[in-house]
Amino acid sequence: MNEKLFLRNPEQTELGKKIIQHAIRLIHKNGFEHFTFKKLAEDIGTTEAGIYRYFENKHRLLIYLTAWYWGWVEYNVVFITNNITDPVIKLKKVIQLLANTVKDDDKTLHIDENQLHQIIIAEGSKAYLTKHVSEDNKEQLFKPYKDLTAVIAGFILECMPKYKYPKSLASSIIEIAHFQNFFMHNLPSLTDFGKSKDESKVVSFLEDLVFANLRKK
Amino acid sequence: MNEKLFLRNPEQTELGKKIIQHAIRLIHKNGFEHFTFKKLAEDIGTTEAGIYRYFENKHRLLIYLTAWYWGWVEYNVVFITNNITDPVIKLKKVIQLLANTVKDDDKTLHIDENQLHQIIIAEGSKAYLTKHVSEDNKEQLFKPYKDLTAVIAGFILECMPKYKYPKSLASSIIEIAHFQNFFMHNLPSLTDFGKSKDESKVVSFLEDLVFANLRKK
DNA sequence: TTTTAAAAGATAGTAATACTATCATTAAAA
DNA sequence: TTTTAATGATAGTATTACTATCTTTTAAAA
Repeated sequence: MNEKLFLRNPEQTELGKKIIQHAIRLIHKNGFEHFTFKKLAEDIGTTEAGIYRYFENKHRLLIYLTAWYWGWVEYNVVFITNNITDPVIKLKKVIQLLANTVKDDDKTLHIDENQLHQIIIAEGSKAYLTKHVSEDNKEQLFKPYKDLTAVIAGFILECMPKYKYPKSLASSIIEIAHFQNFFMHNLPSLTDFGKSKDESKVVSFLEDLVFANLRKK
Repeated sequence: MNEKLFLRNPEQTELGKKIIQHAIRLIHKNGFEHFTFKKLAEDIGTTEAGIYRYFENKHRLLIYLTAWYWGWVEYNVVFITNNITDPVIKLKKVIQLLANTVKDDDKTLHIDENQLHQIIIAEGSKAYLTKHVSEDNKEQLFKPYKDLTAVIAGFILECMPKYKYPKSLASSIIEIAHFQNFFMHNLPSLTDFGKSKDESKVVSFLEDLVFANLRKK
């Protein structure tokens, strides 16, 4: 993890892990807008000042969570596509991973990956939709997201070496997977899956979209 | 405009129009997070209480701006596709409209459509990315966005009557047009247009994506 | 022209938020 | 055993996000 994502590494202390654990719980429960360091401190049983020793402010904590999440997704992408040679199957696996509910990972006791996934869907874009996005970007805070996009763009180029928009298609796959999920659950008339609320239909939509594009070439 | 979008209709008074005009200016300049009713009141030369008579809070004001914007876009979509019969050309016109810089509309003196367009790109999704999205949706606050999606979904079905995901494709076109523009300017490595920063390439990417999909059927 | 009612202005006040600072205590490493 | 890093406890400030009330202006109905 990039050192600039925090003031003190939360992975290295008990309090740090509690901050992450309870931050995920509270943001998932009340939303990022109603999340404050005071409430977080009360939830943990520490003080506000204690949290500020780890993170400059709640926005930085959100960026940390998104960075952790995208790093974890990239790890999973590499893992599930590891011994697959067919790039089309690789891409399908990626789409399934991005658009499906996440199962809790036992390797990280303090992080509830399923809740974190839902947080990223509903709050993730707020990490970069700010006036200081360029400065944050210079500090490499969004590197895990960009790395994942690059990996997926690589798979797209393997499928279709002459395709002109691999990076844009990659970032679009990631974004569509998330906001179609959000729309399906919250603004259903913006999707074709509002009634069933079936995540596998988001997968079908994305596969259809991506492979129509690739096959054509 | 839906009555529930405001406490007092800003279009009907001088102060109301000034609130909209200066809100656009300030949000565009400082971003939604740093925008407060106090600063807005100072900018206009009125008091905070005056603003609260028009809008419950700044989030409602943002929803109002998005509703106005999507209503305006839908009006333009209907206008530019009015006497076109070929649905493919209609869809292309829509993509161009969504993905290109907006020219200021002389009909609304107090609204800078170009600035508003940039606000919607950077802040628009915050209008619905909240814990109270379902309640807001019940009050029909997102109707203009949903109506526009329905119009575009209609064009998609005209192109390809058997396509299974017209609404999801429509909302995806709208969203992609905006976040690819944002990425191009702020996180360029997530796109293939980072160097040129040429909006017409977003149009090409979207046309490519959509029509590969439609032609296939 | 007067009346009256709606809108705007002026001022005050509150609870919560987003911090910063300081000092004491505890735990672990040298 | 010393020292230093981490945590806890407490206090304080500027800003934000409101609510309330009262007065003045404006504009339309009587």
